[in-house]
Order: sequence, then structure tokens, then C-alpha cells
Amino acid sequence: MISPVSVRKQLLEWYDANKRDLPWRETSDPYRVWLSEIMLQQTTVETVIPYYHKFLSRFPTLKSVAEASIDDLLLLWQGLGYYNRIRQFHRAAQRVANEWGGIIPTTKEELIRLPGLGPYTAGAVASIAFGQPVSAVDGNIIRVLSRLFHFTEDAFTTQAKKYFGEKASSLVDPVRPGDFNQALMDLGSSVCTPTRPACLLCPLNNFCQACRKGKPETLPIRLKKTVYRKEELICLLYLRGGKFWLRRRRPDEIMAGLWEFPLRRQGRRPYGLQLAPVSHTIMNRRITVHPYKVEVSKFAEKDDEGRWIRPDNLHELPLTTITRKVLHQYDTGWLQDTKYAKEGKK
DNA sequence: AACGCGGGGGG
DNA sequence: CCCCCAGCGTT
Repeated sequence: MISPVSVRKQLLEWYDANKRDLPWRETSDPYRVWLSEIMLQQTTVETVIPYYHKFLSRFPTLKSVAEASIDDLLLLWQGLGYYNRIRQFHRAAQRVANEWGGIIPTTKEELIRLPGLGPYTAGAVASIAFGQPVSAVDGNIIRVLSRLFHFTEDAFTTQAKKYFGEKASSLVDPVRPGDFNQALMDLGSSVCTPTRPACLLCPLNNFCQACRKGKPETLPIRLKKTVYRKEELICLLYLRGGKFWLRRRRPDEIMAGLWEFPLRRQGRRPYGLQLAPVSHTIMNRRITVHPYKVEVSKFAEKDDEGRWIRPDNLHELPLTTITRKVLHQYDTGWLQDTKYAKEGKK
């Protein structure tokens, strides 16, 4: 049997010696902890750090978020992905202002009722910012626990998540719950890694049943496989008088509210100059974008959602990542070089 | 329970 | 290049 008292002691000792220095660990401000946990959903630490600093310098308090416009918030979120996160965070900030008198609730049960906070994020904020002894099971912790308890079934079903939630709740340190949860996550990201876990360095290797049996890297098990599709799109750069044509993505589209160069599926190509493809992933679809430069008179009236935007104003609009990449290539002249290289090959 | 939602990175 | 990673809301 695994003794919670021993696990806590070993894990927290390891954490005190090996914890990562992360910006959101330098504060006890619940707003900052909350913001960081929203940004960290499905997103790596390295990606989040610059967004975290930029966001806080513009919106230092939850009140400033509640009073902000969604366009200003989207601008700081551009490139981070999962744009519904910032919409939900905006709504949650307004609800805290209106229903909680501006004070963030402190329990997991209350937090989970706010938009954008599920079992993980509510547990993380409650334990890290408010010292509540509750679990916060993310993907890293599923991996650690599936190995610790040698869980050989599919680890991503509803029942399995319930199992890990119960295990985590009984393990969590009642004195330092936030540190305990973050220690499990740090362990998962730096020692108990997906493909080559460093069991020799693991503070829990004495307890770990998968380590004892010898094949920890085979856990956790995921039975449902992702299906990948490939699409090719044409990205159109309509130019006239130093201005670009942009369209705003509708609320019902992915990346809603962001601006982009108009896209067309491959097929009937407009005549024009082929430039370089931009590779990009939208969830399980690999998108290759071929930017074109075309005569504006032929297409200008086609899309009444679009508007003429001065290049000077581009930086004030939340742009899709594809658009930012194409724009960067356009600004740096990289497209021109590529064009000649491609023509030379033919 | 299944699906939609981005972007980064490893092999 | 192909594939992996993984919280929350909606259906």
C-alpha cells in the first residue's frame, strides 16, 4: 500500500529543492494565479510566460479585465489559441464583480460554477491561491498517478478521471495543498515524462508500481486515437494603395473575432503570383496556406464582411496566427526570395 | 460519451 | 513530415 504521509513528505522535499521558477509562483494574488491557470490550459509554460507578462502589464487587476472590451482582451490573446478561454475569463471577471462584490470565491465548489473553470482549474486556484486541500488533476498528474498506481486501463475515460480524482484527493497534503499539486505537475513535466521517465531521479520511485514492474513509459494508456486530416487553403493578399483586405471571422467560426486575410479552399485559384506555403495546425487538421497576391479589382466586392484596413492599424487588430506569419513574411521580404527560388526550380 | 477548439514541439 | 499533447463547453 502507498502511504499518503510518506508520499507527501518525499514529494514536497523534492519540490522544495527542484521547483521551477515561474512568474505566477512569485505572487499570492489569486487573480494572477487564476489567469496563469487559464493560460496554461492546453498550453506549454514556455508559450505562456510572455503572454502572462504582457497581459498583466495591460490588465493588472481582475476589475480591469471585467471593465475591458473583448476586442482589447483578444488582442493580448492573439496567437495563444483556444480563444473561448479569454471570452469565458471576461464573463467570469464580470460575474465576480457583480455577484461577489469583486472578491474571488475561495472554494472549489464555488469556483467551478464560474465560466471557464472546470474540475482542474477550480482545484488549482482553490489549492494554490487559497490553500484549500483539494485535488487538481491535469494531464501531467494523470500520467504520474497512472504509473504510481499501475493503472492499466484507458486513463482518459470518465471513470478513470474519477478514479484519479479520488486518488489525488486522498494524497493531497492538507498543510501545503497548492505546493503538493504543483509538485505533482512539476514531477510530471520534468521527471515522470511521457516517453523517457527518469525514475532514478524520482522522489516517488520507492512507491511507484509501474517503475517497479519496469515499463513506466507504457502508461498512461489512451485507447482512442486522434484522426488527422490535411487541408490546403489559399490565402489571398488583396493589395491596393498600400492597404490590405482583411475579414473578421464570424462568431460561429473557429478563432471567432480574429482578423485574417481571406482564405479559400484549394481548387479554383485566382490568377496571381504564387508565394510560399505556410504550414499550420488547427487541432487535428494540418493546414498548408498558400499566399497569393492578386489584382484587387477582381475580388474587392466579393465579401461584405471584409473591410479595408491600413497596414499601420494591423497591430491593433487581433490577427490569426496564419495571418501573422504571412504578414511577417511579407514585411521581411521572405516571400519575394521564395518566389524566385520556386520559379527557378521549374 | 463524443466532439470542437490552436499552437508548439518531438521523433 | 507525421504525430503527440490535453481542460472546458457544447451537443
